[in-house]
Amino acid sequence: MTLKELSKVLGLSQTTVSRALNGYPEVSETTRSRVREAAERHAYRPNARAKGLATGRAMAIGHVIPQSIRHETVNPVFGDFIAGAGETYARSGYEMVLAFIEKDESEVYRTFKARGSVDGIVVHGPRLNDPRLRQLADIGLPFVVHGRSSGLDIPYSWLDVNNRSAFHRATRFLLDLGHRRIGLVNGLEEMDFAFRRRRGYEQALTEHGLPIDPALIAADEMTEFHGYRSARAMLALPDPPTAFLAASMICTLGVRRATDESGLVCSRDVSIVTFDDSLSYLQNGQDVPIYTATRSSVREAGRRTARMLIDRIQTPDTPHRQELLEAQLVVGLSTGPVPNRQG
Amino acid sequence: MTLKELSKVLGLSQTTVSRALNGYPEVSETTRSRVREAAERHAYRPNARAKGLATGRAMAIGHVIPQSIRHETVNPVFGDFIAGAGETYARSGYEMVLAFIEKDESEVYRTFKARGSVDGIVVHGPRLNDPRLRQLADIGLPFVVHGRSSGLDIPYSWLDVNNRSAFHRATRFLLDLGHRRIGLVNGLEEMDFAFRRRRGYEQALTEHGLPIDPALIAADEMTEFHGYRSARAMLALPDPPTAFLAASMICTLGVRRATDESGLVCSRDVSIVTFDDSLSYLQNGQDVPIYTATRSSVREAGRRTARMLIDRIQTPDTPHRQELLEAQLVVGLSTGPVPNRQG
DNA sequence: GTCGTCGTTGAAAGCGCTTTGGAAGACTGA
DNA sequence: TCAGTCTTCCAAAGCGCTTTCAACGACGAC
Repeated sequence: MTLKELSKVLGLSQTTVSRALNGYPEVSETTRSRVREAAERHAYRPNARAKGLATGRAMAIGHVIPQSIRHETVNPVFGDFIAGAGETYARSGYEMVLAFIEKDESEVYRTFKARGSVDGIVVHGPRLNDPRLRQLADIGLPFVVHGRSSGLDIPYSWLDVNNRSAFHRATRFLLDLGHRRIGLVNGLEEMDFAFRRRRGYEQALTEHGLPIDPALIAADEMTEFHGYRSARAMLALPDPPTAFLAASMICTLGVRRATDESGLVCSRDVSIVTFDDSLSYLQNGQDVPIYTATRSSVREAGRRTARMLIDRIQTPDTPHRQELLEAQLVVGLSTGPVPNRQG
Repeated sequence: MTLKELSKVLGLSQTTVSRALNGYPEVSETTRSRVREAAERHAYRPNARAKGLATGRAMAIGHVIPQSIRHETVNPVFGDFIAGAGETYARSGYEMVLAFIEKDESEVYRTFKARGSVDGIVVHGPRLNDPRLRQLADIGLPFVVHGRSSGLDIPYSWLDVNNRSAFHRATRFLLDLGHRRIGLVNGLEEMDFAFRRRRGYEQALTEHGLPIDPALIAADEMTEFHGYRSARAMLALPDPPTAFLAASMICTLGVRRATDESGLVCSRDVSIVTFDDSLSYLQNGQDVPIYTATRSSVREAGRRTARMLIDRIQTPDTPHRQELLEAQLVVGLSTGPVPNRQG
């Protein structure tokens, strides 16, 4: 059922039918409802490609997922993020197109733009001084970044968790409990979020007059194994940490495996604080949090990022917007005062 | 840069340029290379919508993700699956469009079909006698199912892991170690894969002449908490299990948390076997598997499912294809002979 | 009665591509 | 020389929609 057929059925012109369905005012209410009713009855759906060709808008938004540097790791938070974004898109009539790529990301952007497949892009996993953002700005494709890019001086829209303050708070929390040797199991520090988290951690230590020990900082892709290996290595140090700060629930599972293996009891012998993205399949306890955590829902971030991008697409000339979400500190069962080693 | 402009630059007609770029034979090699070179130089990319409108093909494939019944759980394996599928799409020039939906899935199918947004669909999470498959067949949209739907008698293409045999093997493995009380921490049994897994488990028990104890079977969404709660409940039974069979790594983490809490040492006091989807961010150990597992890469499944669908779209009249992947049993550190309770 | 205005509808152009149905030129063989 | 092939190219229609421009009737004002 096409517009043409539908208009023939109704004895109207395509123009009028199109106007009636798209809510233009120059159409009488009686014909409009007649048209609406007929469209409903014949299950008419405008062809997306034809509409896109005519309007110049794709009604689609692209998410470009780089195959990560090593291990072809699919970020476990990614599923929740796009689920949130997807909710917003669905409500606004947008489709979500995903591109998994291996090599040249800017090539994909250029192609998206030239082929007109999408109206805008969500940028994932920004790095320090990320070249992609400048490329996107040059290409002229609207975009919003999930995260930020330190060291980049062009204006752009972003939504980020305050990673620095989250890790600052978490570290201070451990310091207040008396911990002085705190292991940081971080993500790859070329990633902006990991860089900021480390800054928060270091800032808290410095404020307490404590030195920064490189042996207590491990950065890698946030897998379970990274958590395990890093924690185990730190626990083998002559002066091992009494607490760990982990960058994700997945990492934390590895840290926990290492501490368990060492026969340490969590919260008594060793404290663990994690960053919790509120993943739907990996909740931090039902009522009482298992782990003390700085928490921020990545799904909600997806919802809001999508909203920002749609707004940008619809009103491109408004100034760039930024949204900084504060993570919430929830105290769980994984932390306790520093153990008395001499005791 | 449009076809029109490019053809003007070259002093050729749109027809010839189009043919040259799309590899039609009626064009001399000299003009073809001239055209190719110019297209490259001007970074010409055909407009996807216009092309789609003219050809009737969208060069896009839809993945419809139902917001799960409860907890709005995003299946953690989903990310790896679509990453695999995405690889295949990228190589074949297809785009991937995702739809997250809350309510009527068949409505989305109909809309996809009517609007022509996609050429085919991958169906996720099939249930027993799933009505969606019949709907899709009626609508006439090519599709391939990741999984199967027991009790459905129409022909369709699918790719599935042999869940029954995987759990049959895993159960038998535990039985061979002397375990007689084996807890099954399953997914929701309205899901076809969970149903089949249970069948494999029960079949192995029955073959050994053992009864099936409903108290040792728990089915729910495959979260960490499900694993924890179910295992804890089973361990509190008068005659607790000496082994667990868990439906995913995520569940297993919960099971492990419960056994740890009970002071049980894994593989000595209690054995755990899991189903391992080879998730990139949650690997089952680096060299030696931590958990004994039946393993099958969901990413590889994504790659192959995508391939099947593309083939189906390109040659719709071929008979339906089915692909049954056998999971591999890997023996890890989480299993051992049944403990001697009296000892 | 005429004119301008308002409210409502339509014809047709155009979005950027593919593809049908020729057509021009080059080349054969008689 | 000419009819009959190929080879190589093109004009134009068409995909299904939006949107510009124009038209038409009704109406009130003069």
